[in-house]
Amino acid sequence: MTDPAGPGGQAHALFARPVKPRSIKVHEAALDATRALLREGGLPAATIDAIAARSGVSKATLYKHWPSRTAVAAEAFGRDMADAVPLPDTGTTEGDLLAQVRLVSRFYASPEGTVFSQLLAASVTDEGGAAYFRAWFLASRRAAVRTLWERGLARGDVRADVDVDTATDLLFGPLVFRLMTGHLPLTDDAAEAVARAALHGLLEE
Amino acid sequence: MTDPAGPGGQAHALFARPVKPRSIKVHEAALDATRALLREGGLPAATIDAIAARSGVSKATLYKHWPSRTAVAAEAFGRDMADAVPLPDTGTTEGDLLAQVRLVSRFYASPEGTVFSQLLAASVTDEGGAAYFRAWFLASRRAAVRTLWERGLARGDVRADVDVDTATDLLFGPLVFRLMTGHLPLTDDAAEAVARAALHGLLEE
Amino acid sequence: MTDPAGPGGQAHALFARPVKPRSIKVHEAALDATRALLREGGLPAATIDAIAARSGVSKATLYKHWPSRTAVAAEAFGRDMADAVPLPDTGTTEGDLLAQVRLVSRFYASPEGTVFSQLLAASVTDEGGAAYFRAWFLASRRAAVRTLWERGLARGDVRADVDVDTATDLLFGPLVFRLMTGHLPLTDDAAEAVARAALHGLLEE
Amino acid sequence: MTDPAGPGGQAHALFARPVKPRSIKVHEAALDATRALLREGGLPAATIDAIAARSGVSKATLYKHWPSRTAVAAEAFGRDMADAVPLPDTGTTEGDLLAQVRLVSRFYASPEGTVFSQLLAASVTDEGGAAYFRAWFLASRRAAVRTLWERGLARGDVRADVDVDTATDLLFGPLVFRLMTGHLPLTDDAAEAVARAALHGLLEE
DNA sequence: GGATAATCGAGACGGTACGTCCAGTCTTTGG
DNA sequence: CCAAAGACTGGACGTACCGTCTCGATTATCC
Repeated sequence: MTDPAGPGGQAHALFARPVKPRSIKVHEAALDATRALLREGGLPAATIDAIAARSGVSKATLYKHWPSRTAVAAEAFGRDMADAVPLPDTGTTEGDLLAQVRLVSRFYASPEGTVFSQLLAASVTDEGGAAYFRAWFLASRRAAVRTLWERGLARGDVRADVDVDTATDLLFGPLVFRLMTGHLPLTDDAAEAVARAALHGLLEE
Repeated sequence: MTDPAGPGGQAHALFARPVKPRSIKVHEAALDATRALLREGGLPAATIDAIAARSGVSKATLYKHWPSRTAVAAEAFGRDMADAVPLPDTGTTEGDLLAQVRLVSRFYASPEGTVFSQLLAASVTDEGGAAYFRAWFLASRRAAVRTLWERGLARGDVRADVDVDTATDLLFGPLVFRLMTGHLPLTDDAAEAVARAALHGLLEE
Repeated sequence: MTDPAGPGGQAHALFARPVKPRSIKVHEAALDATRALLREGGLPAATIDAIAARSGVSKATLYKHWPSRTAVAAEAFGRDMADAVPLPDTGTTEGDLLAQVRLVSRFYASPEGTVFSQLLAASVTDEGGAAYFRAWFLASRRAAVRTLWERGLARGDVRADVDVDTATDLLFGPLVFRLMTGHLPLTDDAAEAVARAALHGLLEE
Repeated sequence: MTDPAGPGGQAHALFARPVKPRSIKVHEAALDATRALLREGGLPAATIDAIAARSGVSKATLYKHWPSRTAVAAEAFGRDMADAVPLPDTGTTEGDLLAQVRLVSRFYASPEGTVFSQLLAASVTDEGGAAYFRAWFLASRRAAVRTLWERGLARGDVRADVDVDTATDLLFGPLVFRLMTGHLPLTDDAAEAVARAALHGLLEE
């Protein structure tokens, strides 16, 4: 109930038994409805009642499959976005990372980015939902960056003494910061400025 | 009513007339109560009803002074934190920035950091509150970094082609990212790793 | 403050001093605004705030002139209706009383009748307002009937052993009953049936 | 939701399905609490919040069962009064009607009569509540008079050309009028005077 | 003719109740 | 036996209006 397995695994309730076809149908129906609601009105529209009404899955059943409404939304959103941002391959490490930052920035600036920020916000006060969000969305994103990073490491282009997590946070944290606070817009130029600064450092050498 | 003035100014209602003492008393009482509630139970505890009950200020009046509960909390929090993080002065630009990142990281990791993340989360779905949060909290924080940054510029230590906003986001965005998602802890070591990476860049020179 | 003088006298506050012209202006302005509000939205529209806003008379002043909003409305309504129903003179006592009942029935069925019922309803939980309603509206209506009744007495047409109050209540109480409960419509036919029954009695002679 | 069924039927929500015991329990609990509140402080005491607090039924549920607080109170009051006024049987039609008027007058003069007037007043500005009041209280009272009236008709004691509704309004309208306006007291003598006048007519024969 | 004191407009304020919304739990019934 | 249906509690929301209050500005009579 509290251990989301993520894309590579299985959602918690599914292990209880050797796969009940009805459970799967129900699970998918709920996610489909949630996806639609997220598209139409963002996270605020994806209330438990709305999901139940639209999917035909009862509220009680929803709570058997997920710990909270945020969790449902996180899983639905994560699936939707699974392959939304393809890995860039520009030939150079710097180009790849720059391209990735630009893509993610555009994603954040899109309607889906709004949902992303709403889910991130909801995760703050809903640890159960946060776990699902990490498992179904963030993990795959970080994995993508890890691939790029390791490609750069193999080429000797990036500092070997920098952790991949640190690198990821440095490249995308600033975008998230802007997205959440709204103090500055998420333009391509801004994304590029941030990426360049991250890649080359803030200090004069 | 919708234009939070921030620390340097006055909250909206106070301009209407040549200062109504009652308004000021009420305003302060509400903020005091809110501060206490935030300390005790974080943002979730600072409901409008609770603020009204504890402060003796009626709900209707609260809504005349602020557009939403997030806004009250943001102003209360901003005042509380006004001078919580003193500017470091280590003698070197790198030392100052490193120290500042470490201080902010510790702040985020503290109970106040939790409130910060809750306010940031609430800002996502409450534009009125977000304005207050920016005006009463974020602005002063960014101003502090700006001071350090300009000090570094004067010394010729930092890249002149990097915007101060970009620099700020790069240094603190990663911390915010970790705070919000909880995917990684906010330790001193992590803060230092992020800061060093930001200062020296991710790429091999 | 609690003793409405009625049409023949003066409202309470006016006695305090040898007539302040401003008081009179204020009084009239409030009543004018209230009349307009009653016409537009009935008693529910005549809130103290609305009266104050429309008349330019402050709320505090309103409460110096009247004990409650119902009282203001009652006085405004009473003045408006002062000469709305002229005394019939058909030549016969029965004709006069029948005509009067018909006129009053039509009045109750009109928009003003709605306001009447609202005032009557408000009087139930507002004794201060009730006094004004009786003084400024009901009294003059009862006086009119008294005139007819005494005319009938002089002619020897009506039972001398029946009190004028009893007669008044008998003729108009049924109409008020219908107006308040809405269980039956207030048509001319119904009014006539009631009046005839009242005049000739329910029992076979 | 808007069609009160009255004593002979069932409140709206109960038809949805073949009897939900929970609904019934909740319904009764709300009515019990309301009855108690009415007894203690009349209609003003029977606020939705108070009913919810005392009965343990949540406000949301109350609004699912009744359209307004007046409706709850009307149903509670109607049940309470269901058999409060037994039908008189004096042997003569005139005696029965006189007795009934006297009983009703005493009822109006009692604390319950105050509640009655408050409900009637509330019905004026609350059509939803009015329907409940008519269905749960007024209807049964009118039915009682109808019985007496028909008894009189069978005996040939009462005018056959007078409608039972007209007769009812004529006998009780005056009492209601006095109750609502308070211009005259509701004594036994007054009741008798009114009843005699109604039975024998106002005009000299 | 200026001082004195009531009177007023403006509107902030506490208080009470409203009616609504949603989360999450629990009960009943049908397949 | 599981799931749909949906009733239910609990708690917060934001609004409306009441009647009281404080504040200055404005008279208008009296000295």
